[in-house]
This record gives sequence, C-alpha cells and structure tokens, in this order.
Amino acid sequence: MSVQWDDLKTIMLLVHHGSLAGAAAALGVSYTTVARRVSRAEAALGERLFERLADGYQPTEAAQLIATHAEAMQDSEDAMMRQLMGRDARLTGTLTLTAPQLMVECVLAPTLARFSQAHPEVELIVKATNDKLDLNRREADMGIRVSRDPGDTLQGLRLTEQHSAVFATPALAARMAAAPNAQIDWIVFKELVTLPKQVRAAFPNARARYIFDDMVAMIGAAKAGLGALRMPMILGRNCPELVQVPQIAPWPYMDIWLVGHPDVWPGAKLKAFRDMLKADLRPRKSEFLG
Amino acid sequence: MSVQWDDLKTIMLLVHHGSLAGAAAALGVSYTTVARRVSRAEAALGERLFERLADGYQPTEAAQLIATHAEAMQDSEDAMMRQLMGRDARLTGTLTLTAPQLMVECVLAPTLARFSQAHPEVELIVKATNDKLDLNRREADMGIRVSRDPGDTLQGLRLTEQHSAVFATPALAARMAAAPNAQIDWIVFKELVTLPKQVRAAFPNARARYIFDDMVAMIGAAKAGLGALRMPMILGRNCPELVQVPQIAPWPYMDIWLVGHPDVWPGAKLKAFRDMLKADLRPRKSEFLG
DNA sequence: TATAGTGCATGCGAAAATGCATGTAGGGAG
DNA sequence: CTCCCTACATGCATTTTCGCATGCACTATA
Repeated sequence: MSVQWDDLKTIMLLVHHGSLAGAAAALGVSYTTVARRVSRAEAALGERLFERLADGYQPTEAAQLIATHAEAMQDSEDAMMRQLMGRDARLTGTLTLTAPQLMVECVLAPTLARFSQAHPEVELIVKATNDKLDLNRREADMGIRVSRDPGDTLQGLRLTEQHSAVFATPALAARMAAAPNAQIDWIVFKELVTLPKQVRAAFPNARARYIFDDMVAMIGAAKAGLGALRMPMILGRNCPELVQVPQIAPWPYMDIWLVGHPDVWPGAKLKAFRDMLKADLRPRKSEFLG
Repeated sequence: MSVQWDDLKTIMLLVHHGSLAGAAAALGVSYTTVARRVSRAEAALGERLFERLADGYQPTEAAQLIATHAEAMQDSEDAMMRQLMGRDARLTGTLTLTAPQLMVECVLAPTLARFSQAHPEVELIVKATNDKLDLNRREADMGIRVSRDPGDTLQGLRLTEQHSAVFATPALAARMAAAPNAQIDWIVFKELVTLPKQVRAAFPNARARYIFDDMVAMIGAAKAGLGALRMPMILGRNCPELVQVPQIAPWPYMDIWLVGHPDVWPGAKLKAFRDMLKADLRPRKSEFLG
C-alpha cells in the first residue's frame, strides 16, 4: 500500500545524482533496478516523481520533498550505525581508517601491521585520500588529520606536533648555498602561495614558481629538481633523493591528529587501535621535529 | 553490505509488538517474513538483535537502539507523507476521515454522500471510532472531534456549537415529572461521574447508577429504560424512543470541530471536503441547539 | 493427563525483484 | 554525415523474497 523505505532512499540518491546510473552505483545495484523502484514508488504514491528527459531523470517538486525527508532518515541511520559501532565491545568486524596518502607510510602503516597481527579477527579498511571523508556519514571510523585542531564536532587525539623545513635536490641545495641571492624557484600549495618570511629573509629572490594542489605531486616535482619545497620533517626525512636546506631552521607545522565522531569513539576496536597507535608513536616523536 | 531500511522498520515494529505475528500484522506480511528480515539484518550488522524465547522475540540493547532511530525515520516518513498530501492539488486518490461513531450519522454522512457524488475519483475511507486516531501518523487526514478546542498541534475548523439536554424513555420521563424527589437512576460517563448541578437541583435524589465508557452503549441503556441520560441535543433528537426531560433546560456542551494536521490541511481534497461540510452544516445549526 | 492456544522453525512452490543483453534516442567531434 | 558516447527502455532468465503448510515447544485450563 504505502511506499517502501528503501525506495525512498533510492529516490533520494536519484535526486542527488541526476541519473539512473549514478544512483545505481551509489546503491550498488543495476540502473534498471533504480528505474523500476522509481516506477513502483510513483505507482504507490500516485504521483509523478521524475520527468524522463534525454539527459537524465529530472526530479519533480514531490521528488525533492521526498529527498529532503529521506536525508533526515539517512541522518538517523548514520547516527544509529555510529552508535552501534560505539557500543560494540568486540574485537571483530571491520575498522575503517582514513589518512592522507603521505601519512599512511610514516604514521599509520607500522601500527596497521601490528594491529592486524594482534587482532586478526578485525578487517582493516584504509582509505588513503586527501579528501576529508565525512566521519558523520561513516565514510570512515577514524582519520588522521593534519591541522591545528580536531574540528568542531569530532573527538580528537593529538598524536604529535611536528616541524617543517625546506627540502631540495642536493644539486639545487648546493646552488642555494652558493648563491642565496639568485632567483630560486619554489613549489607551493595552491592555498598558500605566499612564501613564509623565513624564506624571503634567507633567499630574497625566491619566487613561487609552481603552484600545486597535491603534496604527493609536489614531492615528485621537488625530486625532479623543479624547485625547493617546504614540507614536514617526517616527509623530507623519508625522501633519500632530497636534502634539507640548512639556511632555514625548522619551524612548527600543523599537528597530527587522530579524529573520530564522538558516537563511535568508545568502540572497542577504535580504542584498541588508538592505544596502539599512541604507543607506537611515543618513541618516534623526535622524527617529526627539527 | 549494509542493512536495508525496510528491515530497520521491521525491527522497530518487532521491538514494539514483541512477537513476530504482531509485527507481521502491522506490516501486512507474514510472520515468516519478519523472522527472515531479522535474520538478514543480524547477518548484515554482525550483531544479535533478538533473543528467541518461548514467549516471543526479546529485543537486545542493540535492537532497542535501532528501534529508537527507526522511530525517528518513521517520523520523517510521516512528515513527508503529510506534506505530499498537503501539496496535492488533485481531486483523486483516497481521503481518510475519522469520527466518533455517533457523529457519523448526524454530521458526516450527508456530506459523505454528496462529496462522493461530486468527486467520484476520490476514494473515501471512514474510520468510525472513539479512539483519537493519531493524525500526525496519518491514521486519518481529518477528524471530527467533540471538544473545547482543536488541540495544541492540530488545525481546527469549528463546525458548530451544541447544547445538551436530558433524555429518557417516555415512561421514565413521566415518572420523573410525577415524582421529582424519588430516587432516579442516571447513566453517566466513566470520566464524569458527578451529576451536573442542574440535575441535582431538579432531581435531588438523582444518583449515578450506571457508569459507562461508551456513548453508543449508554444510549442503548437509556432506550432500555435503565435511567436518564445527558446527551447532545442532536443525538437525543435522533432517538425516537427517547424524549427530552423538560424539567432541565438545555445547556452548552462541547463544540464540534473538524481537525487536521497543518501539513495536510491545504490539500485540495481536504479543502473541498471542508467547504462542503461547512456548507451542509450551516443551515442545520439549530438542530444542535436547545 | 488430555486439550486447546500461542509462538516459532523449516521446507517447498509461487511471486517478486534483480541483472544482463539488446535496442533506441539525443548530442558532440571529426 | 558518420561515429561514438551517454542515458534510458524493454524482454528474458536468474536470483531472491515471500506465503503457506506442517511440525515442535511451551503454557494454561479443565
């Protein structure tokens, strides 16, 4: 008689994605199924929900109304799943972690191996991405974040503070030492194109020559000798092809945090991982400092 | 991978009803299906949700957590359905009305017939019950209520004020006229066992002899001559077996309201019905007064 | 102790939902 | 204009879900 809840979810995703294929991918079903669920819901409600246009499904007002309320339902489901995770005292099931690609190797990986051995029943999922996954929506249980604070709504554990320094190929570093007043190219972040004042003091003719949006690519560029690069100590030390530029002393960088939603935070798997990660990092703190 | 929304609804209903059969009836499926959905959800979540006991399914803490959030989802669905109804400009589909049984004949029925003729595409559902159906949960679209005000959250249209008077069989009425000081039995409501002061003034030895919880039954008792009964004028006039007791003048009773949720109120079907009901009742107002 | 009633588990055939393959329509690049 | 890509409709075979019938466990009652 009435409309099925799963069909409401389907409608919501179709409104968001705009095409059967997109919604189908989000649901993990075939687009045929999405089309049929929409038809079924339209029949159940006696109302047209989408205009079938050449370039996709165009939601009607009614469909948008449904999508709005289905989002609220989704929020409830998310909260429910978080709380189930948070009260789960068992060391079985999956634990999903996220970290920027570059943090995986130097921060996450050793603990991952040790944790996996200590708790073989726990399936570990690692999402290595610079995208800040939505921990409210359970895209991950916990995440490594490089930032000044853990964020407004998330629980945070500060793993370590860290310093940054300037790194370059040995050849470029030699040129910089020999002629500090020469024009020197720098590789900088899109969000932070102005060179720090320490840099301008030591190398008056430094210029932001390459503007990148991805740290992995920036390190690649530095290795290729394109320019000098400010980066966290821990990352620079991990690059044998690069040397630290000694004219500029290391200075503070953003801290490394382990963050998670307060709902999931108390979960046994999360707590076990936190404890292990904290223990693993304590003796390594000097690696992050200048 | 994840748990299906319809299974969450099933779990919620099973938590509420406590037995497979109860939840199944609420969902309109067989109890076998409920059992299988629970098993499926338990497998998906990797968590036991119910203890199978001899006398039914006992929810675990996790199931209760799920039920709580599923209720929030249900509230969203209810709001959605209400708003869909409220913005529906068409005069097709179903319109569900509720009224106390005794109001159907004297208030609702004539308009029902006329409305049905004017809008044959609209399927009318009438739920005649003294239970106050939950208009938030769309158990009905609009309802007739006999009360002082429409209620906190509901939209209301006052159809008419009304008076009540005392009715009895002609034989009893004759005895009351002949010997007002004799002991006279009264039929009263469970919630209102003290006789009004007008009654005590006119018949000093009146006593609340029969305490009922249902007006239909009370009228039956009055017709059987068990006692005198205070009732709305409109109802008394509809009972040829009873006469009004003239020693007590009619006095105000609760008003008759048509109420509905503000979300559904603007719907075309509801508005059409309201207008027709208002028009039908306007010339009949004197029937409700003394 | 027999008996009826409630509540659940399980096996089987029917019904529904799903995925895949094929076909159509529109839009842009060469 | 043809080719190709995206996006959707439709028919058919498969998988999943569902309802029914049967059987078992427990309880209350006479």
